[in-house]
Amino acid sequence: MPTGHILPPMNSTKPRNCMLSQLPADEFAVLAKHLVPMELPLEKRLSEPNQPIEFLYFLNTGLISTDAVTEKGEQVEVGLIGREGFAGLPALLDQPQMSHSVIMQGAGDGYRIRSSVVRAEFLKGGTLQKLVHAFAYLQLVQITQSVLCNRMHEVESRLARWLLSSADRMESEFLHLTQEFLSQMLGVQRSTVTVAAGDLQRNGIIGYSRGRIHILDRPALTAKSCECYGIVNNAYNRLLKKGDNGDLTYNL
Amino acid sequence: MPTGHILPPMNSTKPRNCMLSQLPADEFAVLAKHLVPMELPLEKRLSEPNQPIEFLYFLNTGLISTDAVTEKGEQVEVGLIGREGFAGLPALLDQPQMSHSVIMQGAGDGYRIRSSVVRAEFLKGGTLQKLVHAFAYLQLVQITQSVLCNRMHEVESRLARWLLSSADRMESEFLHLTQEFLSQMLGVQRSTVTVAAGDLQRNGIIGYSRGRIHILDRPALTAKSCECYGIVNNAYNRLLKKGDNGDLTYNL
DNA sequence: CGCCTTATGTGCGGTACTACACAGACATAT
DNA sequence: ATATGTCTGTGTAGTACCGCACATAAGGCG
Repeated sequence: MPTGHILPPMNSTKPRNCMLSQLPADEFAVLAKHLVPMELPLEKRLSEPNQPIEFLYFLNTGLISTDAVTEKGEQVEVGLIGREGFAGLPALLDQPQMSHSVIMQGAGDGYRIRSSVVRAEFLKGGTLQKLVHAFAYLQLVQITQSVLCNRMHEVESRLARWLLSSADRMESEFLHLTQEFLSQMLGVQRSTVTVAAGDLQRNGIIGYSRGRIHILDRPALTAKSCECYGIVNNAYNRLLKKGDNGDLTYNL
Repeated sequence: MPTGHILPPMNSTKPRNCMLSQLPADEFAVLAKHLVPMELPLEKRLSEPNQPIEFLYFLNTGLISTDAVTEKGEQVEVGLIGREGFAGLPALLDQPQMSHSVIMQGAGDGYRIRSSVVRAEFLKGGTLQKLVHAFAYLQLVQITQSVLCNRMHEVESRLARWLLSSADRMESEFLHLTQEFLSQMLGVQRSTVTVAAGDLQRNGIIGYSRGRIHILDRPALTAKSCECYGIVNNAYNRLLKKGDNGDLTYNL
Protein backbone atom coordinates (compact mmCIF):
# COMPACT_ATOMS: atom_id res chain seq x y z
CA MET A 1 0.00 0.00 0.00
CA PRO A 2 2.59 2.63 0.97
CA THR A 3 4.46 2.97 -2.25
CA GLY A 4 6.42 6.09 -1.54
CA HIS A 5 9.17 4.26 0.35
CA ILE A 6 10.85 3.54 -2.95
CA LEU A 7 11.74 7.18 -3.28
CA PRO A 8 14.82 8.35 -1.42
CA PRO A 9 13.97 11.82 -0.17
CA MET A 10 10.19 12.01 0.14
CA ASN A 11 10.46 8.91 2.28
CA SER A 12 7.30 7.28 3.55
CA THR A 13 5.05 9.93 2.03
CA LYS A 14 3.05 9.52 -1.11
CA PRO A 15 3.86 11.97 -3.89
CA ARG A 16 1.61 14.96 -3.79
CA ASN A 17 1.48 14.74 -7.56
CA CYS A 18 -1.97 13.42 -8.04
CA MET A 19 -1.28 11.30 -11.10
CA LEU A 20 1.50 9.42 -9.36
CA SER A 21 -0.37 9.12 -6.10
CA GLN A 22 -3.42 7.72 -7.83
CA LEU A 23 -1.59 4.93 -9.61
CA PRO A 24 -2.13 1.42 -8.30
CA ALA A 25 0.94 0.03 -6.53
CA ASP A 26 2.10 -2.16 -9.39
CA GLU A 27 2.00 0.58 -11.98
CA PHE A 28 3.63 3.03 -9.66
CA ALA A 29 6.41 0.58 -8.86
CA VAL A 30 7.43 0.48 -12.51
CA LEU A 31 7.82 4.23 -12.66
CA ALA A 32 9.16 4.74 -9.14
CA LYS A 33 12.52 3.18 -9.95
CA HIS A 34 13.09 5.91 -12.50
CA LEU A 35 11.69 8.94 -10.74
CA VAL A 36 14.34 11.44 -9.79
CA PRO A 37 13.12 13.85 -7.12
CA MET A 38 14.35 17.39 -7.51
CA GLU A 39 13.88 20.98 -6.53
CA LEU A 40 12.50 23.10 -9.33
CA PRO A 41 13.37 26.75 -8.76
CA LEU A 42 11.60 29.68 -10.34
CA GLU A 43 12.32 30.13 -14.04
CA LYS A 44 14.04 26.77 -14.35
CA ARG A 45 13.61 25.66 -17.93
CA LEU A 46 12.23 22.16 -18.33
CA SER A 47 12.41 21.97 -22.09
CA GLU A 48 13.49 24.11 -24.99
CA PRO A 49 11.58 24.81 -28.20
CA ASN A 50 12.18 22.32 -31.01
CA GLN A 51 14.51 20.21 -28.89
CA PRO A 52 13.88 16.54 -28.11
CA ILE A 53 11.70 16.05 -25.05
CA GLU A 54 13.88 13.66 -23.08
CA PHE A 55 12.21 13.94 -19.69
CA LEU A 56 8.78 14.39 -18.22
CA TYR A 57 8.29 16.38 -15.03
CA PHE A 58 5.68 15.54 -12.41
CA LEU A 59 5.21 18.32 -9.86
CA ASN A 60 4.43 17.91 -6.20
CA THR A 61 4.35 21.65 -5.66
CA GLY A 62 4.89 24.67 -7.87
CA LEU A 63 3.64 25.63 -11.27
CA ILE A 64 4.72 24.91 -14.82
CA SER A 65 4.04 27.23 -17.74
CA THR A 66 4.16 26.09 -21.34
CA ASP A 67 4.68 28.83 -23.90
CA ALA A 68 4.43 28.95 -27.62
CA VAL A 69 7.38 30.78 -29.18
CA THR A 70 8.39 31.97 -32.60
CA GLU A 71 11.81 32.52 -34.06
CA LYS A 72 11.34 36.25 -33.68
CA GLY A 73 11.14 35.80 -29.92
CA GLU A 74 7.40 36.34 -29.72
CA GLN A 75 6.03 34.35 -26.84
CA VAL A 76 2.64 33.62 -25.30
CA GLU A 77 1.60 31.23 -22.61
CA VAL A 78 -0.62 28.39 -23.71
CA GLY A 79 -0.92 26.19 -20.65
CA LEU A 80 -0.51 25.90 -16.89
CA ILE A 81 0.34 22.68 -15.13
CA GLY A 82 0.29 21.95 -11.42
CA ARG A 83 0.37 18.75 -9.43
CA GLU A 84 -2.62 17.43 -11.36
CA GLY A 85 -0.40 16.69 -14.33
CA PHE A 86 3.04 16.71 -15.86
CA ALA A 87 5.09 18.43 -18.51
CA GLY A 88 5.97 16.68 -21.75
CA LEU A 89 2.69 15.35 -23.13
CA PRO A 90 3.92 15.36 -26.76
CA ALA A 91 6.53 12.76 -25.84
CA LEU A 92 3.77 10.33 -24.84
CA LEU A 93 2.22 10.82 -28.27
CA ASP A 94 5.53 9.60 -29.68
CA GLN A 95 6.39 13.08 -30.87
CA PRO A 96 9.80 14.17 -29.69
CA GLN A 97 9.44 17.91 -30.07
CA MET A 98 7.29 20.97 -30.07
CA SER A 99 7.84 24.68 -30.65
CA HIS A 100 7.27 25.27 -26.96
CA SER A 101 9.32 26.39 -24.09
CA VAL A 102 8.42 24.92 -20.73
CA ILE A 103 9.44 26.80 -17.64
CA MET A 104 8.82 26.87 -13.89
CA GLN A 105 6.53 29.75 -13.23
CA GLY A 106 6.15 29.01 -9.54
CA ALA A 107 9.00 27.47 -7.54
CA GLY A 108 8.40 23.98 -6.24
CA ASP A 109 9.59 20.41 -6.42
CA GLY A 110 8.76 17.26 -8.29
CA TYR A 111 10.14 14.28 -10.16
CA ARG A 112 11.98 14.02 -13.40
CA ILE A 113 11.64 10.81 -15.38
CA ARG A 114 12.82 9.62 -18.75
CA SER A 115 9.89 9.94 -21.13
CA SER A 116 10.48 6.53 -22.74
CA VAL A 117 9.79 4.84 -19.40
CA VAL A 118 6.45 6.54 -18.98
CA ARG A 119 5.55 6.03 -22.59
CA ALA A 120 6.04 2.28 -22.32
CA GLU A 121 3.77 2.14 -19.30
CA PHE A 122 1.26 4.50 -20.89
CA LEU A 123 0.88 2.20 -23.90
CA LYS A 124 0.00 -0.74 -21.65
CA GLY A 125 -3.39 0.80 -21.15
CA GLY A 126 -3.87 0.73 -17.38
CA THR A 127 -4.73 3.46 -14.93
CA LEU A 128 -1.85 5.60 -16.15
CA GLN A 129 -3.40 5.75 -19.58
CA LYS A 130 -6.73 6.83 -18.16
CA LEU A 131 -5.04 9.52 -16.11
CA VAL A 132 -3.05 10.79 -19.06
CA HIS A 133 -6.16 10.98 -21.18
CA ALA A 134 -7.98 12.97 -18.53
CA PHE A 135 -5.04 15.31 -18.14
CA ALA A 136 -4.69 15.69 -21.90
CA TYR A 137 -8.33 16.68 -22.08
CA LEU A 138 -7.83 19.36 -19.46
CA GLN A 139 -4.90 20.74 -21.39
CA LEU A 140 -6.98 20.73 -24.53
CA VAL A 141 -9.79 22.67 -22.89
CA GLN A 142 -7.34 25.16 -21.50
CA ILE A 143 -5.46 25.78 -24.72
CA THR A 144 -8.60 25.94 -26.80
CA GLN A 145 -10.11 28.53 -24.52
CA SER A 146 -6.93 30.55 -24.73
CA VAL A 147 -7.27 30.77 -28.49
CA LEU A 148 -10.61 32.45 -28.09
CA CYS A 149 -9.58 34.48 -25.06
CA ASN A 150 -6.50 35.93 -26.70
CA ARG A 151 -8.57 37.02 -29.63
CA MET A 152 -11.65 38.42 -27.93
CA HIS A 153 -10.98 39.53 -24.39
CA GLU A 154 -9.20 42.52 -23.07
CA VAL A 155 -6.10 42.60 -20.98
CA GLU A 156 -7.66 43.17 -17.59
CA SER A 157 -9.98 40.18 -17.97
CA ARG A 158 -7.20 37.98 -19.22
CA LEU A 159 -4.97 39.07 -16.36
CA ALA A 160 -7.71 38.22 -13.87
CA ARG A 161 -8.30 34.85 -15.48
CA TRP A 162 -4.64 34.13 -15.47
CA LEU A 163 -4.08 35.04 -11.84
CA LEU A 164 -7.00 32.88 -10.76
CA SER A 165 -5.87 29.89 -12.78
CA SER A 166 -2.32 30.17 -11.53
CA ALA A 167 -3.52 30.37 -7.95
CA ASP A 168 -5.76 27.35 -8.51
CA ARG A 169 -2.97 25.21 -9.90
CA MET A 170 -0.53 26.43 -7.26
CA GLU A 171 -3.11 26.08 -4.48
CA SER A 172 -1.88 29.36 -3.09
CA GLU A 173 -3.12 32.93 -3.15
CA PHE A 174 0.47 34.16 -3.31
CA LEU A 175 2.30 34.26 -6.61
CA HIS A 176 5.82 35.31 -7.44
CA LEU A 177 5.95 37.14 -10.71
CA THR A 178 7.02 40.48 -11.99
CA GLN A 179 4.93 42.51 -14.38
CA GLU A 180 7.60 41.88 -16.97
CA PHE A 181 7.00 38.15 -16.63
CA LEU A 182 3.24 38.64 -16.69
CA SER A 183 3.45 40.68 -19.85
CA GLN A 184 5.19 37.81 -21.60
CA MET A 185 2.55 35.35 -20.46
CA LEU A 186 -0.27 37.55 -21.63
CA GLY A 187 1.51 38.64 -24.76
CA VAL A 188 1.21 42.38 -24.10
CA GLN A 189 3.49 45.28 -23.23
CA ARG A 190 4.84 45.47 -19.74
CA SER A 191 3.37 48.93 -19.30
CA THR A 192 -0.03 47.60 -20.24
CA VAL A 193 0.22 45.16 -17.36
CA THR A 194 1.13 48.00 -15.03
CA VAL A 195 -2.08 49.77 -15.88
CA ALA A 196 -4.29 46.69 -15.58
CA ALA A 197 -2.66 45.49 -12.38
CA GLY A 198 -2.74 49.00 -10.96
CA ASP A 199 -6.46 49.08 -11.44
CA LEU A 200 -6.93 45.78 -9.63
CA GLN A 201 -4.63 47.03 -6.87
CA ARG A 202 -6.53 50.31 -6.39
CA ASN A 203 -9.77 48.38 -6.07
CA GLY A 204 -8.28 46.22 -3.35
CA ILE A 205 -8.65 43.07 -5.44
CA ILE A 206 -4.98 42.19 -5.47
CA GLY A 207 -1.90 43.47 -3.73
CA TYR A 208 1.55 43.36 -5.19
CA SER A 209 5.02 44.70 -4.88
CA ARG A 210 8.17 43.86 -6.74
CA GLY A 211 7.09 40.50 -8.02
CA ARG A 212 5.00 39.37 -5.08
CA ILE A 213 1.33 39.15 -5.90
CA HIS A 214 -1.38 38.43 -3.39
CA ILE A 215 -4.99 37.75 -4.32
CA LEU A 216 -7.06 39.62 -1.75
CA ASP A 217 -10.59 39.44 -3.09
CA ARG A 218 -11.17 36.31 -5.13
CA PRO A 219 -14.87 36.95 -5.86
CA ALA A 220 -14.10 40.40 -7.20
CA LEU A 221 -11.24 39.04 -9.27
CA THR A 222 -13.52 36.38 -10.69
CA ALA A 223 -16.02 39.07 -11.61
CA LYS A 224 -13.29 40.94 -13.49
CA SER A 225 -12.22 37.82 -15.38
CA CYS A 226 -13.82 36.66 -18.60
CA GLU A 227 -15.98 33.59 -18.75
CA CYS A 228 -12.99 31.62 -19.99
CA TYR A 229 -11.96 31.17 -16.40
CA GLY A 230 -15.27 29.59 -15.50
CA ILE A 231 -15.30 27.32 -18.52
CA VAL A 232 -11.86 25.93 -17.80
CA ASN A 233 -12.47 25.80 -14.07
CA ASN A 234 -15.65 23.80 -14.57
CA ALA A 235 -13.72 21.24 -16.57
CA TYR A 236 -11.17 20.90 -13.77
CA ASN A 237 -13.91 20.51 -11.19
CA ARG A 238 -15.68 17.89 -13.26
CA LEU A 239 -12.56 15.79 -13.61
CA LEU A 240 -10.80 16.35 -10.30
CA LYS A 241 -11.97 15.97 -6.74
CA LYS A 242 -10.20 17.50 -3.79
CA GLY A 243 -10.45 15.57 -0.54
CA ASP A 244 -10.54 17.04 2.95
CA ASN A 245 -7.07 15.67 3.56
CA GLY A 246 -5.72 17.68 0.63
CA ASP A 247 -5.69 14.73 -1.72
CA LEU A 248 -6.48 15.51 -5.31
CA THR A 249 -7.89 12.67 -7.38
CA TYR A 250 -9.20 12.20 -10.89
CA ASN A 251 -12.70 10.84 -11.32
CA LEU A 252 -11.97 7.97 -13.68
CA MET B 1 -6.86 -7.16 -48.56
CA PRO B 2 -9.66 -5.14 -50.17
CA THR B 3 -11.56 -4.05 -47.12
CA GLY B 4 -13.80 -1.46 -48.67
CA HIS B 5 -16.31 -3.99 -49.91
CA ILE B 6 -17.96 -3.93 -46.51
CA LEU B 7 -19.18 -0.43 -47.19
CA PRO B 8 -22.31 -0.06 -49.31
CA PRO B 9 -21.70 3.00 -51.44
CA MET B 10 -17.93 3.40 -51.78
CA ASN B 11 -17.86 -0.19 -52.97
CA SER B 12 -14.53 -1.78 -53.72
CA THR B 13 -12.62 1.41 -53.06
CA LYS B 14 -10.63 2.14 -49.96
CA PRO B 15 -11.73 5.15 -47.97
CA ARG B 16 -9.82 8.25 -48.86
CA ASN B 17 -9.72 9.06 -45.17
CA CYS B 18 -6.15 8.28 -44.40
CA MET B 19 -6.66 7.00 -40.88
CA LEU B 20 -9.20 4.44 -42.02
CA SER B 21 -7.26 3.47 -45.12
CA GLN B 22 -4.11 2.92 -43.13
CA LEU B 23 -5.65 0.52 -40.64
CA PRO B 24 -4.73 -3.14 -40.98
CA ALA B 25 -7.60 -5.27 -42.27
CA ASP B 26 -8.56 -6.75 -38.93
CA GLU B 27 -8.79 -3.41 -37.16
CA PHE B 28 -10.64 -1.86 -40.03
CA ALA B 29 -13.13 -4.71 -40.11
CA VAL B 30 -14.19 -3.95 -36.54
CA LEU B 31 -14.98 -0.36 -37.40
CA ALA B 32 -16.31 -0.94 -40.91
CA LYS B 33 -19.50 -2.58 -39.68
CA HIS B 34 -20.39 0.64 -37.92
CA LEU B 35 -19.28 3.22 -40.43
CA VAL B 36 -22.18 5.09 -41.98
CA PRO B 37 -21.20 6.84 -45.20
CA MET B 38 -22.79 10.18 -45.73
CA GLU B 39 -22.69 13.40 -47.64
CA LEU B 40 -21.58 16.33 -45.52
CA PRO B 41 -22.81 19.59 -47.02
CA LEU B 42 -21.42 23.00 -46.31
CA GLU B 43 -22.24 24.31 -42.86
CA LYS B 44 -23.59 20.99 -41.65
CA ARG B 45 -23.11 20.92 -37.89
CA LEU B 46 -21.35 17.83 -36.61
CA SER B 47 -21.57 18.62 -32.92
CA GLU B 48 -22.93 21.32 -30.68
CA PRO B 49 -21.14 23.05 -27.79
CA ASN B 50 -21.53 21.32 -24.42
CA GLN B 51 -23.57 18.51 -25.87
CA PRO B 52 -22.55 14.85 -25.67
CA ILE B 53 -20.29 13.81 -28.52
CA GLU B 54 -22.15 10.79 -29.76
CA PHE B 55 -20.48 10.33 -33.12
CA LEU B 56 -17.10 10.73 -34.71
CA TYR B 57 -16.78 11.85 -38.30
CA PHE B 58 -14.04 10.64 -40.64
CA LEU B 59 -13.84 12.69 -43.84
CA ASN B 60 -12.97 11.41 -47.27
CA THR B 61 -13.28 14.85 -48.78
CA GLY B 62 -14.17 18.26 -47.47
CA LEU B 63 -13.08 20.23 -44.44
CA ILE B 64 -14.14 20.36 -40.82
CA SER B 65 -13.74 23.42 -38.63
CA THR B 66 -13.81 23.26 -34.84
CA ASP B 67 -14.65 26.50 -33.09
CA ALA B 68 -14.48 27.62 -29.52
CA VAL B 69 -17.62 29.46 -28.47
CA THR B 70 -18.83 31.39 -25.46
CA GLU B 71 -22.31 31.94 -24.15
CA LYS B 72 -22.23 35.46 -25.52
CA GLY B 73 -21.91 34.06 -29.01
CA GLU B 74 -18.27 34.93 -29.42
CA GLN B 75 -16.64 32.41 -31.68
CA VAL B 76 -13.17 31.68 -33.02
CA GLU B 77 -11.84 28.80 -35.00
CA VAL B 78 -9.34 26.61 -33.23
CA GLY B 79 -8.76 23.75 -35.61
CA LEU B 80 -9.08 22.43 -39.13
CA ILE B 81 -9.53 18.77 -39.97
CA GLY B 82 -9.35 17.11 -43.37
CA ARG B 83 -9.07 13.50 -44.44
CA GLU B 84 -5.99 13.08 -42.26
CA GLY B 85 -8.16 12.89 -39.19
CA PHE B 86 -11.60 12.96 -37.66
CA ALA B 87 -13.86 15.09 -35.53
CA GLY B 88 -14.59 14.18 -31.93
CA LEU B 89 -11.22 13.62 -30.30
CA PRO B 90 -12.50 14.44 -26.79
CA ALA B 91 -14.80 11.42 -26.95
CA LEU B 92 -11.78 9.14 -27.32
CA LEU B 93 -10.34 10.67 -24.15
CA ASP B 94 -13.53 9.53 -22.42
CA GLN B 95 -14.80 13.08 -22.18
CA PRO B 96 -18.28 13.42 -23.56
CA GLN B 97 -18.32 17.17 -24.19
CA MET B 98 -16.50 20.33 -25.02
CA SER B 99 -17.45 23.99 -25.44
CA HIS B 100 -16.89 23.63 -29.17
CA SER B 101 -19.00 23.72 -32.20
CA VAL B 102 -17.90 21.52 -35.07
CA ILE B 103 -19.07 22.40 -38.53
CA MET B 104 -18.40 21.55 -42.16
CA GLN B 105 -16.44 24.37 -43.61
CA GLY B 106 -15.93 22.74 -46.97
CA ALA B 107 -18.56 20.42 -48.43
CA GLY B 108 -17.58 16.79 -48.80
CA ASP B 109 -18.35 13.29 -47.65
CA GLY B 110 -17.23 10.84 -45.03
CA TYR B 111 -18.31 8.37 -42.42
CA ARG B 112 -20.17 8.77 -39.20
CA ILE B 113 -19.51 6.27 -36.47
CA ARG B 114 -20.62 5.90 -32.87
CA SER B 115 -17.78 7.13 -30.70
CA SER B 116 -18.01 4.23 -28.25
CA VAL B 117 -17.09 1.80 -31.03
CA VAL B 118 -13.95 3.69 -31.93
CA ARG B 119 -13.07 4.25 -28.31
CA ALA B 120 -13.14 0.53 -27.58
CA GLU B 121 -10.84 -0.16 -30.49
CA PHE B 122 -8.61 2.79 -29.61
CA LEU B 123 -8.03 1.41 -26.12
CA LYS B 124 -6.81 -1.90 -27.50
CA GLY B 125 -3.59 -0.20 -28.44
CA GLY B 126 -3.06 -1.21 -32.07
CA THR B 127 -2.47 0.84 -35.17
CA LEU B 128 -5.55 2.91 -34.52
CA GLN B 129 -4.08 4.14 -31.26
CA LYS B 130 -0.86 5.15 -32.97
CA LEU B 131 -2.81 7.02 -35.63
CA VAL B 132 -4.96 8.80 -33.09
CA HIS B 133 -1.91 9.87 -31.15
CA ALA B 134 -0.30 11.26 -34.25
CA PHE B 135 -3.46 13.10 -35.21
CA ALA B 136 -3.91 14.43 -31.67
CA TYR B 137 -0.39 15.79 -31.82
CA LEU B 138 -1.14 17.62 -35.05
CA GLN B 139 -4.24 19.15 -33.51
CA LEU B 140 -2.21 20.19 -30.50
CA VAL B 141 0.41 21.91 -32.64
CA GLN B 142 -2.28 23.68 -34.61
CA ILE B 143 -4.25 24.92 -31.62
CA THR B 144 -1.19 25.95 -29.72
CA GLN B 145 0.07 27.99 -32.61
CA SER B 146 -3.31 29.64 -32.90
CA VAL B 147 -3.05 30.87 -29.33
CA LEU B 148 0.09 32.74 -30.23
CA CYS B 149 -1.12 33.77 -33.66
CA ASN B 150 -4.36 35.27 -32.41
CA ARG B 151 -2.47 37.31 -29.90
CA MET B 152 0.45 38.55 -31.97
CA HIS B 153 -0.27 38.60 -35.66
CA GLU B 154 -2.37 40.93 -37.68
CA VAL B 155 -5.42 40.12 -39.69
CA GLU B 156 -3.89 39.94 -43.13
CA SER B 157 -1.25 37.43 -42.01
CA ARG B 158 -3.80 35.34 -40.19
CA LEU B 159 -6.09 35.39 -43.20
CA ALA B 160 -3.23 34.23 -45.41
CA ARG B 161 -2.28 31.49 -42.97
CA TRP B 162 -5.85 30.39 -42.73
CA LEU B 163 -6.46 30.24 -46.47
CA LEU B 164 -3.30 28.21 -47.00
CA SER B 165 -4.13 25.75 -44.24
CA SER B 166 -7.67 25.30 -45.47
CA ALA B 167 -6.45 24.68 -49.00
CA ASP B 168 -3.89 22.18 -47.69
CA ARG B 169 -6.46 20.19 -45.75
CA MET B 170 -8.98 20.40 -48.59
CA GLU B 171 -6.34 19.61 -51.18
CA SER B 172 -7.89 22.25 -53.38
CA GLU B 173 -7.06 25.82 -54.29
CA PHE B 174 -10.75 26.66 -54.41
CA LEU B 175 -12.64 27.41 -51.23
CA HIS B 176 -16.25 28.26 -50.65
CA LEU B 177 -16.62 30.84 -47.96
CA THR B 178 -18.12 34.23 -47.61
CA GLN B 179 -16.30 37.04 -45.88
CA GLU B 180 -18.91 36.82 -43.18
CA PHE B 181 -17.88 33.24 -42.53
CA LEU B 182 -14.20 34.14 -42.66
CA SER B 183 -14.68 36.91 -40.15
CA GLN B 184 -16.13 34.44 -37.68
CA MET B 185 -13.23 32.08 -38.16
CA LEU B 186 -10.67 34.80 -37.66
CA GLY B 187 -12.62 36.48 -34.89
CA VAL B 188 -12.73 39.90 -36.53
CA GLN B 189 -15.30 42.20 -38.11
CA ARG B 190 -16.60 41.31 -41.51
CA SER B 191 -15.54 44.67 -42.89
CA THR B 192 -12.02 44.04 -41.66
CA VAL B 193 -11.93 40.90 -43.77
CA THR B 194 -13.12 42.91 -46.76
CA VAL B 195 -10.14 45.19 -46.43
CA ALA B 196 -7.59 42.42 -45.93
CA ALA B 197 -9.01 40.22 -48.69
CA GLY B 198 -9.30 43.22 -50.99
CA ASP B 199 -5.62 43.85 -50.58
CA LEU B 200 -4.76 40.25 -51.49
CA GLN B 201 -7.13 40.46 -54.43
CA ARG B 202 -5.62 43.70 -55.76
CA ASN B 203 -2.17 42.12 -55.61
CA GLY B 204 -3.36 39.18 -57.67
CA ILE B 205 -2.70 36.75 -54.84
CA ILE B 206 -6.23 35.51 -54.52
CA GLY B 207 -9.42 35.93 -56.50
CA TYR B 208 -12.85 35.83 -55.00
CA SER B 209 -16.44 36.67 -55.58
CA ARG B 210 -19.52 36.01 -53.52
CA GLY B 211 -18.11 33.22 -51.43
CA ARG B 212 -15.86 31.62 -54.01
CA ILE B 213 -12.19 32.03 -53.22
CA HIS B 214 -9.37 30.98 -55.47
CA ILE B 215 -5.74 30.96 -54.47
CA LEU B 216 -3.84 32.31 -57.46
CA ASP B 217 -0.33 32.85 -56.16
CA ARG B 218 0.56 30.47 -53.39
CA PRO B 219 4.16 31.66 -52.90
CA ALA B 220 2.98 35.24 -52.51
CA LEU B 221 0.27 34.19 -50.10
CA THR B 222 2.81 32.25 -48.07
CA ALA B 223 4.97 35.35 -47.93
CA LYS B 224 2.04 37.34 -46.58
CA SER B 225 1.29 34.74 -43.93
CA CYS B 226 2.94 34.64 -40.54
CA GLU B 227 5.42 31.97 -39.61
CA CYS B 228 2.65 30.09 -37.85
CA TYR B 229 1.73 28.59 -41.18
CA GLY B 230 5.20 27.21 -41.68
CA ILE B 231 5.45 25.83 -38.16
CA VAL B 232 2.19 23.94 -38.43
CA ASN B 233 2.86 22.88 -42.00
CA ASN B 234 6.22 21.44 -41.04
CA ALA B 235 4.55 19.32 -38.41
CA TYR B 236 2.10 17.97 -40.98
CA ASN B 237 4.90 17.22 -43.41
CA ARG B 238 6.90 15.44 -40.75
CA LEU B 239 4.03 13.18 -39.81
CA LEU B 240 2.26 12.65 -43.12
CA LYS B 241 3.53 11.48 -46.46
CA LYS B 242 1.66 11.97 -49.69
CA GLY B 243 2.15 9.30 -52.32
CA ASP B 244 2.14 9.80 -56.08
CA ASN B 245 -1.16 7.94 -56.25
CA GLY B 246 -2.77 10.48 -53.96
CA ASP B 247 -2.51 8.29 -50.90
CA LEU B 248 -1.87 10.07 -47.65
CA THR B 249 -0.19 8.05 -44.92
CA TYR B 250 1.11 8.66 -41.44
CA ASN B 251 4.74 7.84 -40.72
CA LEU B 252 4.29 5.63 -37.68
C1' DC C 1 24.89 55.21 4.63
C1' DG C 2 25.07 55.67 -0.65
C1' DC C 3 25.05 53.16 -4.90
C1' DC C 4 23.24 50.05 -8.28
C1' DT C 5 19.97 47.10 -10.07
C1' DT C 6 15.50 45.79 -10.63
C1' DA C 7 10.62 46.75 -10.55
C1' DT C 8 6.93 49.89 -11.29
C1' DG C 9 4.40 54.25 -12.84
C1' DT C 10 3.23 57.57 -16.49
C1' DG C 11 2.84 60.08 -20.64
C1' DC C 12 2.34 60.61 -25.73
C1' DG C 13 1.87 59.76 -30.58
C1' DG C 14 0.65 56.04 -33.62
C1' DT C 15 -2.11 52.10 -35.34
C1' DA C 16 -5.07 48.19 -36.01
C1' DC C 17 -8.62 47.27 -35.13
C1' DT C 18 -14.13 47.86 -33.48
C1' DA C 19 -18.97 49.17 -33.95
C1' DC C 20 -22.14 50.78 -36.84
C1' DA C 21 -24.21 52.59 -40.94
C1' DC C 22 -25.14 52.63 -45.56
C1' DA C 23 -24.57 51.88 -50.51
C1' DG C 24 -23.67 49.22 -54.45
C1' DA C 25 -23.33 44.63 -56.86
C1' DC C 26 -24.96 40.29 -57.79
C1' DA C 27 -28.22 36.14 -57.54
C1' DT C 28 -32.46 34.05 -57.33
C1' DA C 29 -37.36 33.77 -57.04
C1' DT C 30 -41.84 35.67 -58.55
C1' DA D 1 -39.13 42.97 -65.23
C1' DT D 2 -39.31 43.40 -60.50
C1' DA D 3 -38.56 42.25 -55.98
C1' DT D 4 -35.82 40.31 -52.30
C1' DG D 5 -32.14 38.60 -50.06
C1' DT D 6 -27.09 37.99 -49.95
C1' DC D 7 -22.47 39.44 -50.47
C1' DT D 8 -19.07 43.04 -50.73
C1' DG D 9 -17.12 47.88 -50.46
C1' DT D 10 -16.53 52.15 -47.90
C1' DG D 11 -16.60 55.79 -44.46
C1' DT D 12 -16.46 57.67 -39.72
C1' DA D 13 -15.80 57.96 -34.92
C1' DG D 14 -13.95 55.68 -31.07
C1' DT D 15 -10.75 52.62 -28.38
C1' DA D 16 -7.38 49.26 -26.68
C1' DC D 17 -3.21 48.57 -27.08
C1' DC D 18 1.67 49.34 -29.01
C1' DG D 19 6.25 51.32 -28.91
C1' DC D 20 9.11 54.10 -26.74
C1' DA D 21 10.97 57.27 -23.42
C1' DC D 22 11.70 58.62 -19.05
C1' DA D 23 10.68 59.18 -14.12
C1' DT D 24 10.14 57.12 -9.60
C1' DA D 25 10.55 53.71 -6.09
C1' DA D 26 12.08 49.86 -3.65
C1' DG D 27 15.29 46.37 -2.20
C1' DG D 28 20.25 44.41 -2.18
C1' DC D 29 24.85 45.12 -1.02
C1' DG D 30 29.09 47.41 -0.50
